[in-house]
Amino acid sequence: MPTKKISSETGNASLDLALDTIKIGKQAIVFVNTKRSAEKTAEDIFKKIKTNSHKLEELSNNILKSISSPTKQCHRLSRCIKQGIAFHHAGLVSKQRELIEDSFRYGLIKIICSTPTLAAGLDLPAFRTILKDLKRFGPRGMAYIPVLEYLQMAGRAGRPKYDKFGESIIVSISENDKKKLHEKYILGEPEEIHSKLAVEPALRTYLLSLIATNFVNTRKQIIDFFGKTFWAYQFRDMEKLIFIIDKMLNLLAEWEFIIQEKEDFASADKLDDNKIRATRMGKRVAELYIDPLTAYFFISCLKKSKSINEFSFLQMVSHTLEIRPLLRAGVKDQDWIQEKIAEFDSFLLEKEPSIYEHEYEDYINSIKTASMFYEWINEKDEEYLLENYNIRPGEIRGKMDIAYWLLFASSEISRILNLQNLNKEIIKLRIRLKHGVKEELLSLIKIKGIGRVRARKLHFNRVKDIKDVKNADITKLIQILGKQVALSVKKQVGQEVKEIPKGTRKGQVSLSGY
DNA sequence: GGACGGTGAAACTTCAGGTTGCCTC
DNA sequence: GAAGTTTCACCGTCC
Repeated sequence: MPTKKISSETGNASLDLALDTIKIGKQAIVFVNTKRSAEKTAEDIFKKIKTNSHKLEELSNNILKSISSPTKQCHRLSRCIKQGIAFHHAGLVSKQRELIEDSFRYGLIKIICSTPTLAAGLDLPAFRTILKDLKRFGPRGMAYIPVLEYLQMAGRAGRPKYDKFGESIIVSISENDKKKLHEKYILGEPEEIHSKLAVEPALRTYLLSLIATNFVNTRKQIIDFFGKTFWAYQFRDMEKLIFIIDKMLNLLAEWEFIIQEKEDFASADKLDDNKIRATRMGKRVAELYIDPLTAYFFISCLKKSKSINEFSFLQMVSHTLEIRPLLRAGVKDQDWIQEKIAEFDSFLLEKEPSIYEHEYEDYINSIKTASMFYEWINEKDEEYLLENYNIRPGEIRGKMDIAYWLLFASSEISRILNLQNLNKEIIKLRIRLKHGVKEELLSLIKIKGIGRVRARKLHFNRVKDIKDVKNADITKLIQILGKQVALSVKKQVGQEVKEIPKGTRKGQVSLSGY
């Protein structure tokens, strides 16, 4: 096999490879196994480079501007970007990711240190991919990643338009390691693909939606349908498959999402032809596309609710399969989480399980996750959440999106259950969650161009609702919001300002003292 | 003698990501 | 499993 030597400048193979890539005028993606490692590797590389680029400077500023209150992470990224190096993982907000991906395509950014976020889906080729870690922490400790994933990452190397070939390099730590990696990944076969239907949450979700859309209406049709899927093809054992389908049907019936019209049990054939249809609730659950188990959980929580507050619903949506992975409660978290449980005891829709129960850990994690949401709707910023919950801006957005959707689902369920008062509260909470604001800012947030930061500024300056905005002097509004936004706000409340009074001071009123 | 600071070893902690889904001005 | 972080014992210095 031909070999190629690369000068060792740092004593660290990944760094040397990255620096060499820049030297030969190409680009590389370095794949690592943790977010922290992505950030550190990028920093290690940028410290070895000195470039001066106006464009990079500008990009670096835009990275910071992607978020209303930049976190430590954002500053770190913006420092790396100044030298044409970036890190990339799910903790970045989508705007930042976009900026990085685009400028890598233009060739402005030379190296991206990434977790597997960049491995699949995106068309982001580089001349070189440097695979630093092929082991990752999983349920059973550190384990080699699947060959399929390796192929995904390796496949990023080689840009059809620019290069005739690409290089994908695995970094090994010893001769022994090298042998092992070569055998497993270079010579090895990729794993078999498994049907996603094989897991119960997916199966019951699809089963319900097939029934709800009248695609299938009898047990026989259901079995016929699933018999033709990839799942059945792979599973082979049709009898066991029918057993699982029956189990799911019984569950859906028990939860009152479907009704099996039992006419005549005289023969098995007839049983097979009995009509199965979705109930009103079942139909809506199928439309909402949530796991029926989650829907059933929501129903039982909402039905038994007595006293409620925001935390009630936040904890409820934080304890679903959809929102996983939950924030993990560490040793240090245990005390304050217990205090939270005590504080919100009467509001919790789900009581604390015994410490010996299997579900205890999940429950504690759901409280931690709910607390994070709770802080968000009480206007704590991203930096605070990063420090106290170890959750990064991009992950906050991701979790928030799911919770927002789950809250919508629960408000719909409460509507069908005729629990109007709950429905009202959930809708309010949903808006608060979306914008991360206290209740008092709800009316201001309706104005286009006003988010949590500007709404708080307005409120601090005694502009507390639409009426106040109407009454407010344009000069004052400009001081608070800046000219463009102030004019747009006035326009939205039906007051077009043609002429701005002279002597309006430039700059904005700050929030100092708040 | 006691407060304080520095040091290094030991113990502890943490660890990827993605798909759909709903509504709406 | 490995890297980063916290804790803690230990020692020397200074007042």
